[in-house]
Amino acid sequence: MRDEAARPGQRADAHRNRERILEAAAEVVGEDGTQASLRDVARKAGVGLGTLYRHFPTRDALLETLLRTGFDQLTDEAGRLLDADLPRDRALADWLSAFTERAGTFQGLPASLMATLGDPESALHASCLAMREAGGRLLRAAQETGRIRPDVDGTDLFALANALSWIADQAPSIAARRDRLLALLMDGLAHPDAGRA
Amino acid sequence: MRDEAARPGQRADAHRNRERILEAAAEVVGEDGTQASLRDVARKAGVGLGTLYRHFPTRDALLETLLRTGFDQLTDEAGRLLDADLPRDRALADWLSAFTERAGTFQGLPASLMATLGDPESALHASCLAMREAGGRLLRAAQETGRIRPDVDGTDLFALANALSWIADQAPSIAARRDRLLALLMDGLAHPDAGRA
DNA sequence: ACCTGAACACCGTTCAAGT
DNA sequence: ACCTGAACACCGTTCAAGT
Repeated sequence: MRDEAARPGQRADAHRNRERILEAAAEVVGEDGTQASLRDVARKAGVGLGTLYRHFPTRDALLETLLRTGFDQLTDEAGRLLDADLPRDRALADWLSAFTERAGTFQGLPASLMATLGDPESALHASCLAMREAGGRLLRAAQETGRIRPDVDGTDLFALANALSWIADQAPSIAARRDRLLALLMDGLAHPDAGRA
Repeated sequence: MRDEAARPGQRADAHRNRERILEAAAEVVGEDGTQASLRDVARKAGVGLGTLYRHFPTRDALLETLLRTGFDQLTDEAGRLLDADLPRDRALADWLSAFTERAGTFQGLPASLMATLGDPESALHASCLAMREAGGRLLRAAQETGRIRPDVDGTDLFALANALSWIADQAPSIAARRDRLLALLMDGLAHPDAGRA
């Protein structure tokens, strides 16, 4: 599915190894989370440990390739919601729901996202920042309607969204309450003076 | 300060080692968080690794001794606030503030607290549950005044409090916004029909 | 070019040997 | 009764040796 075309000048075996590593990583990270053993990934890929490091010099580089498609979709989704014929606060709530759902796909992902935001050297930094900015634009649009409190910014929003994703991942009993906690968060974001049903 | 009295029948050197381990643990966990290396703790305590395990058979057993005093204070504080001459939602907000402050003392503590809640075998389980119940009682009292929404329970509250503590720990820039995010959380907890200033 | 796996410096946990 | 540290099975990361 991903990166099917070989890179120009890349040897066929190298390209195949790269694909194998990514497939194995999807499995292992899916089971053990973003802190999964890289040795396990190499083993499952049937590849030497050095080969894994050659293709992905850091853990974040591997995660970035694994996650970029999903991140880009979320960034695009924010743009679509911004242009959609939808109440602005509704659009914001929809995006937060999509974000927390995706951030919950891998255990440990919210922590990785927050860590990466503070580390410009991380391979995940750029796409993570793009997501925060996209969410920030949705937030500001909603604030302009007066239905969302003006004293929060994109950093707050991204932090809260990750906090919600994190807590849902800590216990199944909490995961079942995710939507309700998200609604509670939206109420907290609502402007004090805005009328509520 | 802690456990100064020797236990009956305990050898003097054993008691001294236990104290040394706890002092070292306070330092090391303070620096590296709840996932700190136990080897580091033993080294700093000037004690063999087996001695550490003899006194504290699990990581949670060590953390429990390190944290119990603080946990008990929070549980007691909830009782005091329940009896205080204070608006119920004010009392709840005060307790949440105290909780998040303490949960932020050690990096990784919110995750340990949530994990421990789902593991009855953990040495931290009982005192953690007691804290959640104490917070739950404060919550119900506030709900009875009609100023706090009725569709949340102690589990929600504890989860949200830990989520807030967690996110504040992920970046210094977020830690600086903790009080504002707590206020936002309180707004989310407020009853939709309750008048707000 | 690329791959491999040994090597190094760490973990957590257990347990035989000491006092 | 208690303490010690070697032993075992793991990590992440690097790099000499191979093809």
